[in-house]
Order: sequence, then structure tokens, then C-alpha cells
Amino acid sequence: MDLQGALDLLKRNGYKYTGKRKRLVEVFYRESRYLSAKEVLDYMQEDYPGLSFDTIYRNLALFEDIGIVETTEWQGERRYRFCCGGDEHHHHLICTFCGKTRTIHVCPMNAILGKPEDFDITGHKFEIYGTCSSCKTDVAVSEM
Amino acid sequence: MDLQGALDLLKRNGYKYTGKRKRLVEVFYRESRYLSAKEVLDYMQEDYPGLSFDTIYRNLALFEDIGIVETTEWQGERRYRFCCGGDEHHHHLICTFCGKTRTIHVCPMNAILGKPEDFDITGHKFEIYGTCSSCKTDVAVSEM
DNA sequence: CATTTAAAACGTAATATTTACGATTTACAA
DNA sequence: TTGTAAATCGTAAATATTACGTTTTAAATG
Repeated sequence: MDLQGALDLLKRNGYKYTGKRKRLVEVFYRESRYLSAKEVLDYMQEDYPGLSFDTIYRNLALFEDIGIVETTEWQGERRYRFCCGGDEHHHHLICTFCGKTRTIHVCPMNAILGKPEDFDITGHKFEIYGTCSSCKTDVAVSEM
Repeated sequence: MDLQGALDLLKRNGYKYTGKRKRLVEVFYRESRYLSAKEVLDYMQEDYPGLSFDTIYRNLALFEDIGIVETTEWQGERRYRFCCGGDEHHHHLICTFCGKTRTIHVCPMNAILGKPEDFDITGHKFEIYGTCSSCKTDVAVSEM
């Protein structure tokens, strides 16, 4: 997914192309990491002071629907990031400090032999959490 | 983990053995599935009407600390279940309707060759979500 | 360009989950 | 039995998310 691709997705699905949506796409594109709704709002308010959570959440849900962002949750908060890896199924190493990710191309579901009995699988989650090198440095410094 | 083992854990770590804690352990033992804090409170209030969330959350955190319950979160809620599988590392198939689980003994981390560079792994999560057979029936019936 | 209209955003409030705190009660050891 | 640290109560406060009526706006149409 690139910036233009995301904007096209909005247009293609018949959604209005507003300055705020453009900016929101840009924020995700630029950051390319998992962001909480609060972080997104903070970035957006640099350009649109007084922007409300309603607008943020509504558009985050929309972006998730049409596949501009992918989501997960950790530490009790929902997080959103610009779709990476195109249509390819993938998983992530996630830095829980800054939300930066590294893509993992192996999927454990391939190793699960056959379908389990009496159980309809609707989804799965495989994520590796940790601290990236730059956050590791930050933590070390803050403890001096 | 069995019922007595959990009670021993409390005693062994020097925590007070109260009726409420005993009941709480029993609830988890009996249900043996993931429960939300709200569900736990509901069960507990059958015996202790007026029991507060404070007590629930405090003890859930304690139980997690000393290894009586294991936790996860989905659909924006933290969930708790009686530790299963002893000390053995494992993962779960989880019915997102009722919280019942099936243990998976394979761990995808074994397939990750070597440690990633510049990244300290602190944890990982592998869960398969779906609908168990009895909930599947319930849903079908409710749609009649 | 003016008009129309469906969608988006605003302002604000409600809901749900989790955490916090001073006052009171209780388990347990001395 | 008594003293004390821990547990619980009652209540309130954060925190995250969702909802809704009103106003504004993008963009299609004539």
C-alpha cells in the first residue's frame, strides 16, 4: 500500500476526499507504525486544532473497513497502522514502546495440520512483542 | 493447576486466605474458560452481593502475578482463565462467544530461526479464534 | 456558476472498562 | 485476646470508545 493507493481506495469506494482524510492517510504513511487513537489525534491536531475523537474513530473504522489500515490491540488499547505488505498475509514483530514493526512472513497456521473438529476458525493472531534498538537506547538513557 | 494447588499458592506466598479468594479460585476452577472481569463479578455476586470491582480487579491482578490465572485480551476486554497445562508453554484455540479453549501444544516461536537483530523479545501471542460447536448451535438457533 | 444533497465533521454527552483512595473490617500471628 | 498488616468497602476518578442531533462541506448535477 502506498499513499496514492490509499487515496484511490477512498475515491474508488465513493467516500469524500477531504483534507482531513488526506492528512490522516499521510500521518499513517509517514509514521508507518502502530498508533493509538490518542496518538493519531495528537498528530492531526497539529493541523486541525479542536478535531474531535468522533472524527478520528469514525475514520479509523472506515480506513480499517476499506483496508487502508490494519489493526491490533495491546496494553488495553486498539492500535492502527498503514497496511503493509500489500495483500500478502503476514505477521509482526512489534516494539511496544514506539509501535514500529518488522514483518514476519511465516504464518503458524500453515503448521496446523487440518481443521480442528467442532470448531469454526474465524481468525488468528500471532505477534511477537519486544523493544526495538532505538527504544532500548532510550530506556537505558532514561535510567541513568 | 488444580484447586488445591491454587489455594496453596496463595498460602505459600503469604497472602491471606479469605472466603472471597477461595470462592474466586473455585469460580475459575469450575468454569475453566476465559472470563471477563464483569463475568467474574457476576459469578461472585451470587455469593457476595455488593462485592466491588475493586476487589475483583485487585485479586485478578494478584492471581495473575502468582500464576493462578493466565490472561489475554480480545474485543477490547481483558480476560482471565484458570492456568491450564501446568508449567508447560502452550497456546489456545479460543471460542470468542463463551471463552472456552482448546490447548495447542505447538509454538510458532520454535520455527523462528535465531534471534532477530536489534530487537529484544519480551513476549509473544499466538491465538486462534472461532466458534465452538455448542456456541455455533446457539447462534443458529437464535437466528431462527 | 448556482443548487442540491448525501456525507463528514462538530460539539457534546453517554457508556464501558479499569484504576485509585480514604475509611472500615478482617485474618492471622504473637 | 490483642495488635497489625492486609483485605475489602464504598465511592469516585481516569481512560478508551461510541453515540447523536446539528451544522458544515465536498462534489455531482443542471
